[in-house]
Amino acid sequence: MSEPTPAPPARRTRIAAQDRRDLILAAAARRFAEFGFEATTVRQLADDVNILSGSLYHHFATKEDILDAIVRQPALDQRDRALRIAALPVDAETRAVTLLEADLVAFTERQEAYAIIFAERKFFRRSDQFHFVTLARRDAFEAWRTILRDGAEAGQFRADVDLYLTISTIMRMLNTGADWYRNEDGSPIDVMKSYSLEELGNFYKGFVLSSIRAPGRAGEPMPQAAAFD
Amino acid sequence: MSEPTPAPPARRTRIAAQDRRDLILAAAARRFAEFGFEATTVRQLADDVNILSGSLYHHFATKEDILDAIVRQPALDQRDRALRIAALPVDAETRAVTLLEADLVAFTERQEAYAIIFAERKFFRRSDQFHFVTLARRDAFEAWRTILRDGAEAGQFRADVDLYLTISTIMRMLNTGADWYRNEDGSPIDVMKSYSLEELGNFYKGFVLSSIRAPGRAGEPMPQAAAFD
DNA sequence: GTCTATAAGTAGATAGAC
DNA sequence: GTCTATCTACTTATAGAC
Repeated sequence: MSEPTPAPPARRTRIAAQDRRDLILAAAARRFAEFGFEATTVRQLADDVNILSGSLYHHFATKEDILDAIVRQPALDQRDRALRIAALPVDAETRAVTLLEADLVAFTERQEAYAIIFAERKFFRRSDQFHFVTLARRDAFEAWRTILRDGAEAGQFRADVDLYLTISTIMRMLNTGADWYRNEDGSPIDVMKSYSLEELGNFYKGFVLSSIRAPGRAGEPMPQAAAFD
Repeated sequence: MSEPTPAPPARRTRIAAQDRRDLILAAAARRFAEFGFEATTVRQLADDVNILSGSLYHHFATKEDILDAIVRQPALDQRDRALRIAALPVDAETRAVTLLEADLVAFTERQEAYAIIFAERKFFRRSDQFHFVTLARRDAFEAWRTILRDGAEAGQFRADVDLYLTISTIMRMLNTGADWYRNEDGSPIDVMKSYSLEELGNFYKGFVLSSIRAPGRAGEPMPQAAAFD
């Protein structure tokens, strides 16, 4: 006769693979964003989640695969956002405001991933595995170009807007701004002022629109962002 | 009797310490700007100037000392420029345009050093040896604050300009812009358009002034930069 | 799923010959 | 002023016990 079924052993210290994997990703995102991908060691990541460095390779085959898991979806999301918003059947200024706001929200909500995507862009550019990041950023750039060109043709924006300078400036402003927003960029303030996402959005929208709007349109109200998904 | 003074031996392969030191600094500036300080190895620097890594330590005591020699003067120069221009006895808008143009020229002429200063700012912030860089950037920020505050009080700039957001945005825009200007930031253009320094200056001045000028001043001519040294 | 143990390579830096 | 040779520490990654 068999014994009565024993109570399941206490497994308080046993952590499921998926949980551990998520913990590793969270630790890696934090360190990659703060110190950079190459400056971070797998031992540090293992220490962060209280395992030894060798055990980390049960969850990921390489250090690059950890980075891949962090940046892939956000990079593709950035491209998709830009393409979909650029194709909306609304006027160009509304699309510009919508895209700016959508990016700002995404950059803030997934600040670490997007800080990494921006900071490691030179690394991505010379990597085959991460070529998709460069391509996604390129598509986002082209979506902005569509919007600005449409706005200039429709008379909403100045006809002499330099597309390349303007877009690269906007993208760098938003990317580095999101990094600053949650990292407090060592900036020279005595009292750390805290901004709401809405304040930030209004600031950036005003900054951009004031420089690209056609003469005489300065006083017009800022358009509401459109729904895009 | 002594021999006639011999002709000095041919020393074509002998390189003076100062020359070698300069070559090392040039190679290091290039690599630090392109790949980052921590991602660059002393062996790479030695290879670049055709010596072995051990010989590099005849010229510099540590890898950090190489970085120090590259960024110290540019960082101090940035602070001095900002402080002197902020104190000029001219109106605030002229000072803003002067400082913007002076920084843009410096960032372009010493692009590698300033790209390093910006890209490694988190490294500098946790280093005692490089604390002076953080302090210099802080002083430059305060100089901008003086200028913008003066302009708002004089009615040249909008009264509701958010000083912190505006200054941090301007500084990030100029810093990353200088990096892009000579590095072609992997940007998504088919035909690489080349900008003159004057075109860049006019773009950035317009971008900034259009967003901070008091309502109704949009059409006024852009002031000429003042002399400051 | 994590451990122990370690391989194979590279990092920054040093000592002393020439 | 550069080389040879090397040290110590640390890197990513692997093999196999538990």
